Amino acid sequence: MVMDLSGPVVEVAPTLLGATLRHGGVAVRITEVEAYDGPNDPASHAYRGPTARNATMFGPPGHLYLYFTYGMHWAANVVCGPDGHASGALLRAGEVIEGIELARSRRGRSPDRDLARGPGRLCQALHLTGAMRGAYLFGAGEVSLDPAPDPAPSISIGPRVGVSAAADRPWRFWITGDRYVSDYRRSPRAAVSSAPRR
DNA sequence: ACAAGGATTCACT
DNA sequence: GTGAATCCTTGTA
Repeated sequence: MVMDLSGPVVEVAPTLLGATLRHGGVAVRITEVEAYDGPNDPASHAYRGPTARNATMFGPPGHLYLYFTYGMHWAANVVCGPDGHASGALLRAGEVIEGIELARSRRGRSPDRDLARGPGRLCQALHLTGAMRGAYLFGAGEVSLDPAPDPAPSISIGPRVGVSAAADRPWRFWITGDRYVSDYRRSPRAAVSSAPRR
């Protein structure tokens, strides 16, 4: 089944919650995402126009935008919005629901709860790297995305994590009360007295 | 050509 | 809670 991801990213991103992403023998149920809205979003990698790295985001929705950061971590986005509008949803956390032994072996010594809780961890558990850049999620390729089962999960909304620009925008979405949601500190520049918890 | 910083994670105190 | 690891991408000269 093909998900329609061509709408505005802030509307489409939450619909990814509860969906299942498969790659490399592991399946993850997505529990947390963040929206990045290209030209309208100073925190987006696509804010300043197309480059070699972000080219995938300028294409049609339903593809994977992968980037390498901090010299050691991959992070995965699902490209959203109409073709040409460079927006995407960062997959921030999930629960491993298939291939958990494989995920454990990739993640080293790590509690099961943390196998895919965090953008870098999620990619490591699924073995997503630059080799999968631009992969289409709804075809017959190695990576696939299945929509969330009915009924849709209850969703919570809050500010994004780790961004140094536009940190106040409530563009982070997670499944209310879910145990498999990241709990990282916010950007120090974005300190707010009442940081939402899960 | 060069310098700065990053949509993070982990070990250690 | 703090800091290191580590290299790619980007802006500026």
